[in-house]
Amino acid sequence: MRSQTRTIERHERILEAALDVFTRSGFQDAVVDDIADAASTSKGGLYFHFPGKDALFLAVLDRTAMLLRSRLELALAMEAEPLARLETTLRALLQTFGAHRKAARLFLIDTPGAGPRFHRRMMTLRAEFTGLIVAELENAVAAGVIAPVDCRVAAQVWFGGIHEIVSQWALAEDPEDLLARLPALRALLLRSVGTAA
Amino acid sequence: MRSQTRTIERHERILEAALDVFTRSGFQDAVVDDIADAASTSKGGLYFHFPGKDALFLAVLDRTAMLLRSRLELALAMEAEPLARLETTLRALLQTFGAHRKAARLFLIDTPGAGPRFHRRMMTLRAEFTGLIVAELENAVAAGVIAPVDCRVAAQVWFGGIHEIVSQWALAEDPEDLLARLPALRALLLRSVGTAA
Amino acid sequence: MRSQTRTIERHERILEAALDVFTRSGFQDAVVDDIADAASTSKGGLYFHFPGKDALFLAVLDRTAMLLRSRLELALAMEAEPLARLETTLRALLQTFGAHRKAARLFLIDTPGAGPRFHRRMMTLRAEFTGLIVAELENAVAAGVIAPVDCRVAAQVWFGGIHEIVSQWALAEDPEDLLARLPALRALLLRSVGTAA
Amino acid sequence: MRSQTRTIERHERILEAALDVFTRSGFQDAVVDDIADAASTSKGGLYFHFPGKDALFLAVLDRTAMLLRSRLELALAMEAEPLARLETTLRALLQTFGAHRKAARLFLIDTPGAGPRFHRRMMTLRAEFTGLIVAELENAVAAGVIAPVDCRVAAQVWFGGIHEIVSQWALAEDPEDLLARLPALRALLLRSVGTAA
DNA sequence: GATGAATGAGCATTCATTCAT
DNA sequence: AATGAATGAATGCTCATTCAT
Repeated sequence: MRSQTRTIERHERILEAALDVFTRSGFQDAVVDDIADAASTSKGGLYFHFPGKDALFLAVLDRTAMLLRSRLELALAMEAEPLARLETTLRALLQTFGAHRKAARLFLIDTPGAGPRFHRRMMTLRAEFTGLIVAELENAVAAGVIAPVDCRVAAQVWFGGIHEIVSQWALAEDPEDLLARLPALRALLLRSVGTAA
Repeated sequence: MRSQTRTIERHERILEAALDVFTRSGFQDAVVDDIADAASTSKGGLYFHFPGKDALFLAVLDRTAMLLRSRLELALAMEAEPLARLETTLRALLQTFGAHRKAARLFLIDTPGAGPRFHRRMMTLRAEFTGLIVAELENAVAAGVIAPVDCRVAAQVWFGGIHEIVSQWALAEDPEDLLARLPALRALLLRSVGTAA
Repeated sequence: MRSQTRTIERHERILEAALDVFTRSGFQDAVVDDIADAASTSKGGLYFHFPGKDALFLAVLDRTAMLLRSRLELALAMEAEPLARLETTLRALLQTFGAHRKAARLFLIDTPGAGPRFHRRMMTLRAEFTGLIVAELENAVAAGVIAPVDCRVAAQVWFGGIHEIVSQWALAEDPEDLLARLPALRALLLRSVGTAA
Repeated sequence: MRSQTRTIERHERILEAALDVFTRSGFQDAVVDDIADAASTSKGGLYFHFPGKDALFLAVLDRTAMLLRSRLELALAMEAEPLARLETTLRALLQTFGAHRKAARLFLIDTPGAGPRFHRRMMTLRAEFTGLIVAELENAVAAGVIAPVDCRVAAQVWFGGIHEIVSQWALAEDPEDLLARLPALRALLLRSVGTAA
């Protein structure tokens, strides 16, 4: 009941604090004590909720992936047109990352650097999102609205392009609006699969 | 001198060992002792050649960038045709990374994860290579062989696409030949800037 | 009352669980959580019944001593003959330890290792049991059935001999019956005080 | 050369300090920092010489066993007579422990309490010393100077008796001379194997 | 009486860096 | 130039104990 709620709140607060500290310092330089402080709890309290620093990082990572996933699903729910779905996927990714700079840093920058023992999970998550793009591309190919490209490679290029643009923005000292890059990026990517924007 | 030679050899051996250990364990988990061992020297010897772990990492990074740079220059030296130069740039990058998997890991995966204090240098290096692509793209636009695209964004997409493909390959357990991806990638990227391959 | 009963049961269950965990892990490595789990209660519940880990250990120790004491009293109740009482003491100790391996471990092995702050209590308990043996020996000396030995030292040798034999058995991976050692031990100890077995 | 010597000295100083701290606080309550301080070195220095607290404890234990062993060998070197060897064994043990109270505490009291993961080594060491006694007893039996007893059990009784007497002395607040117990103990133990002292 | 979330002092261990030899 | 012993600050994690519910 009440305690349920409080436990979940605490859980959530720790994840929030961890996202903050991890993206500020990187995984290795992030200190568990700092995360606990940022979550207004004690180190012991943190370890009650998460078995260790690694697990905490993975939990934050999964939570970030979940956020991204749900945003994408929400945005795509209203689109049926293959080309529109492709454009929506692109816009939704930029919008979501643009609204969650820390999530972007965690997902795109900190996770590779967290060390080899996180690579597998990172690969899995990337494969998941690349897979979404692959599906949309195949969809569009089947509908004949784009050229019959190698969807796997195309999706990697799309993801890579987004990755690079978002990364630069996430690391910039004084970042402008990420969505400002959308038109040029959309033109490039759509043209890359044989459609004039 | 003889000692000159020996010093340079030692210097080189340490860099080689560092590349090895850094890419195997990531920057943070790499232990200076291990690097010294791998270089068949002592910790003290290592510290004679490099002021510290950070500087050593940057030295390896610069050495890797130098390798990449020289390979690109070599490959481009023989090309005059704007479109050919673009294709060559692409092929040379895949070839070089394909022949130096550890360099690829270091450059694309380990450096972001090395921590925020390396981000600036990483940004600089990436800007350099993106800049090369920008130059080639502007060259091609000026020659009228590709569409008048936003070369900055286009270069980021090119770099991002390459980054993603090489990263996946560099992290794969059982990687096939990286150059196998070249045709599809070239088709995508050239089409993205308005040229049919 | 019903609750009375339940409380006592819980109390008992905790002591039983504590004996188990203490003898499995040693005092220091035994974790209060594990004891609570083994007793099918919560940590808070355990702390309702016992003020702390130290007190719990002492309670288990006292309970074990009590067991030993009562078994000895029971066995000796039927014996009047000094020599028979000595033999009975010996047999009763081996029988009791043999039937309660965990008690043996706790009493003879874990308690010394529980740390200096338990030494006093340990000494007291050992003195008590050595005292029982002293009494029987003096009894026998007075009756003239054994030689006029230094009963204090003799009791220590008796206790030490039993201690060693029981310890080895308690720590053995695959222990045989402890009583198998009785004849040889009895012969030795009786002869040590001047009586042919 | 010089550094060899200094390294060995440091090594030795750490072992000495560890013996001190372990016997003062018990294994678990002994703090590595304290040992380092007591050895006038740093924690890091300690860890350069020993891989961990466990290993350090075992090293101290082995060193103590070595001391005991060499004292016994020395004392027995001059004795040929089976009975004299038995008596010498007994006296040497009491003398050595009497002169090294900390060694006695470590060997007889702290080691059992150091936790189950040390039990095996402890058993091995005890078996070694019991084995020495067994050999002497068998020797004496063969020579016909003591009764044909079960030498294994007899040795355990001897070791146990010594153990008990030394333990009491090692734990006493104000211990008298351990050798004062020798005559009574010798009488008891010799009589236990069928010889009048 | 019981629960289990929370606390926080305590601790073993790591490791980049220094420096006497 | 090179060695490796020594340093000590830093940090992840444990766990006995408390207490609001």
